Amino acid sequence: MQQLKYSRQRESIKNFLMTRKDHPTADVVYTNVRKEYPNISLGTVYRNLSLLSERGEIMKISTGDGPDRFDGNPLPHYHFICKKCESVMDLEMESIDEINEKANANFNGIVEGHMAYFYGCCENCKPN
Amino acid sequence: MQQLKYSRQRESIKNFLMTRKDHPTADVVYTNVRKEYPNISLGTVYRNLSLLSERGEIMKISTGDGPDRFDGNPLPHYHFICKKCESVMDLEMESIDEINEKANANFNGIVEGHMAYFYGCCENCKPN
DNA sequence: TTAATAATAGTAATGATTACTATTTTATTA
DNA sequence: TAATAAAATAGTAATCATTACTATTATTAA
Repeated sequence: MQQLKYSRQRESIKNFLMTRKDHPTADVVYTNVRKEYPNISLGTVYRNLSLLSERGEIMKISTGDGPDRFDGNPLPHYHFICKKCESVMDLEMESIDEINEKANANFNGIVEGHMAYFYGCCENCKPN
Repeated sequence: MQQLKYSRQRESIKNFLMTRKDHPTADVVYTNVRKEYPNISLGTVYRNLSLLSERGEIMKISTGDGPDRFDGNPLPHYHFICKKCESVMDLEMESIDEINEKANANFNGIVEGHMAYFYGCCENCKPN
């Protein structure tokens, strides 16, 4: 890995992400960081989001539908995606790491981990 | 949902998918179905793959990295993605549906299901 | 058989993301 | 502090996967 140099733009991107609980897309990060750095380019946003998630400082969430989203909290946790409003939110739940062992049981390779998210209907979209 | 009309192209796409265990991309489906229908267009392949997966006849696999893949077997099962060779393979494992309850436990919305895949090193890429 | 409508081929457009490059910032060292 | 090296940037172009558009063709129902 090449050595890292400080950049104000990267710091601003990370700070912005940490203020948000809604896991914004790169584009939303871009429009917001532009308030502080009007000349920042979308490429810089993407490059830094990739860089930060590779280094484990933020988390990238691929929903399999629509653009990637980013979470300023890199600690392991799961996400819920509402099928109606498409919002993405954090779940507080006990560990499900035992599913790795289940996956490994009849498998000849090596299962190192998993990717998972949950979907359904969020509180706001729920009919009363 | 609008009414469905038979098409030879759709049948060929589905037949091709059922002969494969490697979960090909739309592009791979395209190049193969073209052997039978040289004039088929990529748009037709995409449209039918979407249509078939919406109707539950095939399964769409979003890897969050690279193009989507398709599985001719629509019955619920999980996939493993090799981080080295990027191949996608089926896993035979016991149910992990209990994770839905775990996700629901402290959640105010309604968890209807989950999406999950496993990753690591496949048998072929494993150092001996 | 005709009429309706769904599906197609071919092409253009879109959206998200990455690549390129000349310039500017940051960090190191004389 | 000034000079240098290296990394990051802005701005733009390019790429990739996928979807949209439209005139024509195929399928199905009457």
